[in-house]
Amino acid sequence: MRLSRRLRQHAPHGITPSQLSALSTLVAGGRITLSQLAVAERVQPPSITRVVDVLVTDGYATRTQSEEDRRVAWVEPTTAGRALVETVRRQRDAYLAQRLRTLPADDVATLARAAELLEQLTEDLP
Amino acid sequence: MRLSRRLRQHAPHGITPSQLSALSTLVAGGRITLSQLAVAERVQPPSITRVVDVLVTDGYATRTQSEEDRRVAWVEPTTAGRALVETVRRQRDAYLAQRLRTLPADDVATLARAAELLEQLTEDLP
DNA sequence: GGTTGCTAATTAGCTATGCTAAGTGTATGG
DNA sequence: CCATACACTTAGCATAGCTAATTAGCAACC
Repeated sequence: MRLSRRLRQHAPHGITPSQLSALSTLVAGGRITLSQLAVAERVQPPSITRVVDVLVTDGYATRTQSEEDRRVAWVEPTTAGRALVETVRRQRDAYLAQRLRTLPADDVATLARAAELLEQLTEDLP
Repeated sequence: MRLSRRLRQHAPHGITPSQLSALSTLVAGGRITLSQLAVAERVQPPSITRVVDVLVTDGYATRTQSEEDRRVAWVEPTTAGRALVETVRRQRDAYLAQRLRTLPADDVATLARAAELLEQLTEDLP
């Protein structure tokens, strides 16, 4: 809890953490359905509906009804959306680099390896 | 965001993550003031007031007005509060142990070291 | 070919958790 | 003794999640 609060304090302006997370997934994945996005974000469908609403309103993504199955909605990042993710990533890299510069190289390596391990652990159930 | 959502899904029943975090701090620290608790939890005073309200209502903590300075409120965990933290810690240990059992020992060591490093990094400003 | 059931997404409304601004009561220093 | 500072609370707002119920479209089965 304390760590996540600290990280949130460095959130970028103009976009909330949830929106940025969803947008990043979009940019990484290209065109995906709302359901797929909900699964990727580990969130229930109503939650992703609301997040995508904002992204579309703000011009960072588009929502298109599927041709084959008209229940399905495709979501896709716009150019502005891709640019925003890129910008934020650059800023975050700069911030992280500044913090990590104070650490010895092997500590940085430890953190990198730990990030991989956590990613793996959270992917498997339960 | 995704990692914190995943972790929240394993939250214990009957107490929310914020409440548990505050209660753990209480159990670790013994009797502290509301202000101190707010600082420890990296939260503004109004937020901690509300969390402590719930803890007191649920019988996990007591709030006592200070004798020396009547502006100050001391908060202290009850026996039930200490027991709850202990129970949750046990469950969490069991869950973590189960997950970590699948990893080689040096990976576990990496995670332990990374936890230390992150703790340190988040303690310093900004 | 119509009912029946499943699926995708949305709507409605709730909870939790943070915040700022303003209010209340208590200490304290000039 | 009064003004200022301090600890906490109250009030109200925003974000972000959830479940339950609804709408709309697809599929499948007599």
